[in-house]
Amino acid sequence: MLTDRQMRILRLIVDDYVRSAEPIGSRTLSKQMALDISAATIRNEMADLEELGYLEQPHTSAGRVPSQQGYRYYVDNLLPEGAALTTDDVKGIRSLFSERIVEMERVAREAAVMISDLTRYTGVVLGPQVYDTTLRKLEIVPLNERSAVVLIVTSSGAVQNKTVTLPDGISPTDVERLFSILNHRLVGTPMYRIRSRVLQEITSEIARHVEDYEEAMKLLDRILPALTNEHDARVYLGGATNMLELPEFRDLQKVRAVLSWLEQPSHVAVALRGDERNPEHAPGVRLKVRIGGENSAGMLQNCSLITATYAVGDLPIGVIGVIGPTRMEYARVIRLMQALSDSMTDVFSRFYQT
Amino acid sequence: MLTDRQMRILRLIVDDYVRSAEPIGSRTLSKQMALDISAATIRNEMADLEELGYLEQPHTSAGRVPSQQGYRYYVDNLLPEGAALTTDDVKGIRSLFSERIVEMERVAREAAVMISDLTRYTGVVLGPQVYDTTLRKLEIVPLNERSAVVLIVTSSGAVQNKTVTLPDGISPTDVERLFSILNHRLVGTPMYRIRSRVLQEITSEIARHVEDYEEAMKLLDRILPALTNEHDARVYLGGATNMLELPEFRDLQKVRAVLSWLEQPSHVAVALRGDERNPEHAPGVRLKVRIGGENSAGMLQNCSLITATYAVGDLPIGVIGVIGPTRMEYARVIRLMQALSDSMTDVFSRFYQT
DNA sequence: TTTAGCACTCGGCAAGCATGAGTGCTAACA
DNA sequence: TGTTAGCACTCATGCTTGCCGAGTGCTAAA
Repeated sequence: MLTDRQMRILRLIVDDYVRSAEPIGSRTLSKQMALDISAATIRNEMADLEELGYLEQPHTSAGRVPSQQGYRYYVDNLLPEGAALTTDDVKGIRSLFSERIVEMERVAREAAVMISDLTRYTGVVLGPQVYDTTLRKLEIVPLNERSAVVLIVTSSGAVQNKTVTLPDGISPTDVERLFSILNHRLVGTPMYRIRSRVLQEITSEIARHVEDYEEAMKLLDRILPALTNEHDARVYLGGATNMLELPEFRDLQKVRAVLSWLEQPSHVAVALRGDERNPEHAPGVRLKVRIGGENSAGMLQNCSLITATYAVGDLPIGVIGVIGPTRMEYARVIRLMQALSDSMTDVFSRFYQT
Repeated sequence: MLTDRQMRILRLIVDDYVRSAEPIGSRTLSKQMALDISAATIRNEMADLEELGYLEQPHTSAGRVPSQQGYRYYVDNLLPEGAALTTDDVKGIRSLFSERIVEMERVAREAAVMISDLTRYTGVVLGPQVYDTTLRKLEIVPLNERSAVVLIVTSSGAVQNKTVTLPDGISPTDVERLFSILNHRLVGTPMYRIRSRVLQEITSEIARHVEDYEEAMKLLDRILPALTNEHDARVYLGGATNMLELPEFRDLQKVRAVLSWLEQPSHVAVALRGDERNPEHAPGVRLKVRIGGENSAGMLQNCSLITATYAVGDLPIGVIGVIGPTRMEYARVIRLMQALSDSMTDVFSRFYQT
């Protein structure tokens, strides 16, 4: 248990270090500290805090720097409570939804850029992905004799399109019939059940209604993956180069490690989703702060990741996040993410909830 | 006019510098040079080449480095002719099209990554954009009482979707009628003519057939931008972090400049499209090499950009490109881009040409 | 418990120095 | 006239050295 004074000192060190990125010495601290304690006393307290694991020294005779545990304590216990968002921040968030056309995908993409603009860190968004949406409409639009576009619309308003080659022998009427059957039988089916329903119930019906069963099944085979493929994770980045401005990444090696990690959407997706089986992922927890080594991704040892889910109604459909140095403006960023995720949830729920 | 020997020397310098990234001295060159000329002679030739503007010295008493003009001469006159692509390269290109489902958008995205993998530079692709495609299908799928998804399919197989808010008072029947009219009258119309046709010819027909003209027009107003908006340029990047491996970008400032330039799709799109009014953009010219300062973008002063268009039939629909240092493996990259653009054109033409 | 004083530590920076690759010039050579 | 060898000179690079200053831990006094 930390004493009151230790908490005050820890908070000051974190705040100062976040601002300056330089180790804080006892002397400096004693000067700028409101309450008057001498440098020597602070030295003693600092030594204690270090022993407890909240601070560390880059090397002897440098100032102290918060340790991972120190940041954790700060986030859990020392965050300044009040202090709402600035009006600029609020304006930024509002501007995301100013248009008449609210398209999830686009909001997600722009949210990433907005996060990076407002925080000067890297914004990261996992596009909306609705696991138990249902099929709303299935459509095929022929392009020429050999190919066609298949459109899949889900109840959440997500649209997928796939270009397919038509089997050589198939007749337009059969294509039409096939899709009419599929629509008739599958609309309203949850996406994840489509594959089994097709295989179990629908093939026989197809056999009854189309002329050339062989060819129809060939076509079905080609569109089935598109239908059941969970929409691959779309990851949107914003301001990845902001990393380059940070003093902790003055080293080219580190920059490269982080940037090429960011370049792989699958990496980012995994990090954003987090371990969903994790106890910390209790239901109702929307916001997560993972500091340094708490991240499973090795590349993020020196980074903190703050994520928040956004939802339609009660159903989380995606994740927004910020990647920055462990030396992050936690208070502000947390509030920002909270506000943004709330806004997105709000708007999406209004538009898409059935 | 360069003498034969000068050309040989220039070629050797470029080749060597591309490999080593270090200024070439006369001594080094005379050793590795097949034909036996002494260092002193080479020094004289180099001095001449420098005077002519093909070489430059980073500082007195360093070796020589090709100048922009030197690279230009190399690309125009000294490219080794034969030397086909390696089998690995060919395999890479093939793998792009291995799947049954050939979706332009996806091929474009993956092409960017592939270019970067094969070249170790940065791959850059401008997604397919077909200016004089025609409308193939217009569809609206309601999501709930308040919103719907509008699908737009063009003759090239590109699909756009926009989520719209339905005007409050509109009846489902009116929506259906509106779309039936639009489809009936607009399918087959070139995209760029849609706006004018709607305004000139179709509003009157709508007035005749729907019950609530006011509301129908409100809805039409909302979808019209989506229809006529030229599909905004989609830019795909691959291997942007490859830049970090290059010795010319050991300086953080330069890295930042280039990477944040790359982060702005609009910048990249402009560079890729190039000045289409440029004399160099003669019809039939598919491949362009822009070296250093030949790029209009200031950020690319130290870079070379090699672009090639891909097409459906004779109609160019997009651009692939490589951004690398001026010290680029021109021969290989040029062949690669040529091969890739040919393949893409080939496959797309087979699938999408009407 | 707090404070002042003191010796000690260590990173960072600048100056000085040696090294070596490379040049231009001149003079001799084929 | 073109080619080569030799020589003095230049300059980036890397290493060593020494100094500075911020900061610490410890001890002794308040």
